[in-house]
Amino acid sequence: MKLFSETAKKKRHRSDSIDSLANFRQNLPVYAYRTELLRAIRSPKIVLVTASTGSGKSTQIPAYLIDSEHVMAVTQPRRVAATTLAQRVAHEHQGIVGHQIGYRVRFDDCTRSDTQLTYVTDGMLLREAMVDPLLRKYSIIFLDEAHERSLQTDILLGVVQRARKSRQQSYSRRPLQIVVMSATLQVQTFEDFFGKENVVRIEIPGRQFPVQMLYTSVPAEDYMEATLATILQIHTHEEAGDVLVFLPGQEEIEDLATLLRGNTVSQLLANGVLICLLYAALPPEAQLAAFAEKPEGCRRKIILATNIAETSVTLPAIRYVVDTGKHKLRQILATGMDSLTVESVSQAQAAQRAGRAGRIGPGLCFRLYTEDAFERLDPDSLPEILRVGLAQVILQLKGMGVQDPTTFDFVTPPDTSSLVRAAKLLYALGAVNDAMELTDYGKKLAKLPLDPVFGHLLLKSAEYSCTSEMLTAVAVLSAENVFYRPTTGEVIAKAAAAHRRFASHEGDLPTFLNVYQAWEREASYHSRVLHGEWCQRNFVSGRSLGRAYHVRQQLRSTCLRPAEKNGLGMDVNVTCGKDRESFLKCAAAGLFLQVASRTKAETEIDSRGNETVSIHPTSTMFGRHPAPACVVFTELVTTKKTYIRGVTQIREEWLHEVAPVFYPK
DNA sequence: CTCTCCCTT
Repeated sequence: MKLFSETAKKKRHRSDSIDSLANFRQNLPVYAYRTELLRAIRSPKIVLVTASTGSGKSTQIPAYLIDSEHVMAVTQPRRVAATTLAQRVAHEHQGIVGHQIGYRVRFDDCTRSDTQLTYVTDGMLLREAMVDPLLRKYSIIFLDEAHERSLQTDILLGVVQRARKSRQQSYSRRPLQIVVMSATLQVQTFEDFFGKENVVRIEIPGRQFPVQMLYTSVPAEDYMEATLATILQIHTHEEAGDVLVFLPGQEEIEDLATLLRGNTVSQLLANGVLICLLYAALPPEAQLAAFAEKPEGCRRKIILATNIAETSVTLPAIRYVVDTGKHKLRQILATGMDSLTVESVSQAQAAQRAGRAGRIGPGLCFRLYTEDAFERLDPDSLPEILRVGLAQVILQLKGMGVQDPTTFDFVTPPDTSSLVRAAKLLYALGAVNDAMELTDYGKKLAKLPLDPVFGHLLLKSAEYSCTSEMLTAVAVLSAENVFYRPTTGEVIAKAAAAHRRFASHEGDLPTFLNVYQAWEREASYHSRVLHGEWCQRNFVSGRSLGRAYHVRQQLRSTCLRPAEKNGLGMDVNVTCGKDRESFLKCAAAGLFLQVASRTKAETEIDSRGNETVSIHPTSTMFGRHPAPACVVFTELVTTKKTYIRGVTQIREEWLHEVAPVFYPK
């Protein structure tokens, strides 16, 4: 099978030689726009900078204003971007990161009181806005990667706009300048948001090598088969160069890897081909191969990746991209149900994927769909704010003094039904009163960097004397992917056996406690290296548990800090010890809105909306006969079936005791 | 009989 009749136009551009640092900076596309940029930033108008990859916008533009009177923040959607950009800019200015130029991300503050330019995550700046909604510390805020339309960036756009207007109204205050940096496609959205008369647009060309697009002539019926055929075609007909393949998820990646390593195919590929896998849940040591130099004798690397390779990580030396045009998308449906399904990507996303082939030289992108199909794709991806539950966002906004979220200036306003659903949840938790005003309890919840339901679970622990245990449970829940589950090979059984040793018959929350406590014991007895071995042997993610550890420390300190110092003044060491019933009752009290009970079929479970759901196969409660009579769960999501995850057994009669308003009688 | 990715003083 050969899907692509056209082959590469054999033309090679010479890549740039390495310049000195000063030359390097002056040769960046953005340098030619220096004067224009500075004039725009000093003007009273908001600046919209559009530039694609390789222009140097994120490192250079803020740095042009270093040594001025300005105090600046540059926001990034991802932690790694914030930290590495700060390090690079500090280096380019012969400085040490954390002095004049620094970064601030969760768990890691690398700034001083006199830091002039701080790279931050958008979430971090949002937290700062909860303390000071006018963001008085800053005179310029750069919102980078705004075209990604992440939830946090979108909210921040409204928050900085609000701060700017409010500071304009008072002459005594320093004005706030806003610079939005985005890829070209979304610029109209931002111009509409701020108003055409209020903005200056500056367009900077990127510096990317050309990428030639190839489409299939007929629609590929099976994208797995099409992917396999295309990889073989590239390997046999195209010259040297690494291949990056975009697939929807772990399952497809591992299946394809098995096919590629299979006898027939590996003979076709011949020797010297290295298959690398790349998805977020893959252990770091298994991810390394994708980033490392090719080993001796290896002629071509084929990387099978999820959309992690779209924006989150940069892979060196990619010359060929194979795009299935598919990704997994999580979204809330009109019914309020969460779904996670394979969907087509947008044109903007397809362009981003193709661009990964043009970083070192001219590239080729094999799209496993017709050009016609491409034209029919949505131009832009759906902004995250339209796809997720908004309870936490509404809580944050109320914490900033936005009483009525419908009056908030959203870049794209969410549906009223979505706002209503979030408001109902906050009301049920007691975070807002009948007038939809934040209650004292709501103010407490807003202090916790957690989903309000998990915050509620944690705060309830004081009543059930299990705060130490709940701190651990919500920390592990926030970390995700604690158990590593390979999907192919003989390790499946090994992993399952290892996981079984942590399993509690009471359900997933107690199981999380078991694995965290075992890991922590190991950490105090052994060196880091042994600790890593312990994780590998038990198929648990050291990375996730490490994250859970940091989250737990942070939550613990917020809970411990007295109320007058913006904390919650709780006794964080209170523990239920061997008394599991207190812990399970607390789970019931915290998750009282997420209850399911056994139906007559005895294998399936009926959730509160009288809808039949199944226990997710990753749950320790999966496959129990008979199914538990009554459970609470942390997550409800539809894939091929509707599943509940984070399942914990409770007694139905507890419900009246723990949530009498909702379970009268 | 199986979840894409990211983030929070």
